Amino acid sequence: MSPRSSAALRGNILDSARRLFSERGYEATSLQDIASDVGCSKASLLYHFKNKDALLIELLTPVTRRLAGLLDEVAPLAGEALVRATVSALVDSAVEYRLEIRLLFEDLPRLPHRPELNLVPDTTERTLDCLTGRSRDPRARVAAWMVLTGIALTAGASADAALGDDVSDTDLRQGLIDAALRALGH
Amino acid sequence: MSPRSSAALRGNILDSARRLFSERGYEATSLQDIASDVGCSKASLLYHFKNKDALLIELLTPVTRRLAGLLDEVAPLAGEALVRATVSALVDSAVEYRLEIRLLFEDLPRLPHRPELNLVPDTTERTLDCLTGRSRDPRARVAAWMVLTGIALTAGASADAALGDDVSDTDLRQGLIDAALRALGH
DNA sequence: GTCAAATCTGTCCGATCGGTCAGTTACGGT
DNA sequence: ACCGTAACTGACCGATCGGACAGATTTGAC
Repeated sequence: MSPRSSAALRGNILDSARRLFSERGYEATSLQDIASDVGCSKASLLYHFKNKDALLIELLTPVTRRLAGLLDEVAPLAGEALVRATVSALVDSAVEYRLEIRLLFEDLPRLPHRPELNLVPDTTERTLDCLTGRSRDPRARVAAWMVLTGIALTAGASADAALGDDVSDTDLRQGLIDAALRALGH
Repeated sequence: MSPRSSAALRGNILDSARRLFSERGYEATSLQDIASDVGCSKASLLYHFKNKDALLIELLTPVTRRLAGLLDEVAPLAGEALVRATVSALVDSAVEYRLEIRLLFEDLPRLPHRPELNLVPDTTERTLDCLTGRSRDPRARVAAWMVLTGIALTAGASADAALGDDVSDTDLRQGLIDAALRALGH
């Protein structure tokens, strides 16, 4: 067998897992699917990652850290400045981490409780607060939820061209920011 | 065994399947899960529905018909009237069919091709057209996609109280309509 | 009551799931 | 050349998957 460097194979596994998880869903993707895609054995895959969950967690950690950092950055702001900064940073994160965002919003909530990723619901709650400008009005929260999920899913959908391949990243980014700010009343 | 009427059991199976599919995802829900929830055997379940796919299709047919009908109703309209009517009807459908909408937008696109449900992508495309007021501008399409997925996911999330249980259906409905219209520039 | 049809279930099937493990191969330091 | 260790794999495990099927049970028409 052609031996690659350990780090390279690890990276290839993560790339395949990210793509397949995002396309078919976490539960619907088997370890064998990933191994076949990467060109190694399932046992080799489990040599680099102790189980399937570890693979998912390693994929999601960067984006959850980024989202948490985002919240810290906008924390001192208030009013319209808060909303604008949150939307802008959120869209940037969503476009950069399209595939992972999809896992975060579509797969994770439907998985049986994962104690290692409990930061997510709290992050979601704090993000909603920022999007409403710290309002507690129910309809403002509904609007914020629509914006949040809409951004996440639209960025995710753009990955597999469901949106149409004529949409550039610039249009995606600016279209999302503008629509989100309008939806939130700015 | 306590024999219920055939129609009643069929209905109970559909109810359980709708709830479990929506909560855990279609692939992650087994026929045994549904049978246990309903209180019958897996074999009995397969007596009423020829396979797992048939269950999903029967759950989705009403909402896809409704969405198709919605499009026919607004077809003669144009401009702002078109957008307003589409958003209003879309939100109503999403709130009424919360659970099914979730399957439609989260599970179906990630399933291997289902020829029986090919009407869906076309319906999505036509809905996007209505939401943009028949515009082909890429950023308008992005906004429409954000609104469409946002409405679907927000209505779906409200089913398992992820949004917070203090949001009434009225707030949900009106909050979605207002936010969507603002996002679309009205 | 009788009997055919409808309803229901226990049991089995092959496939695949995530995961383990013993053993093989290749690599780097000495 | 040698050897410890890291990298890798085939074979296997118990569990569970969607589904098939023969037979038991219940029902309704007569």
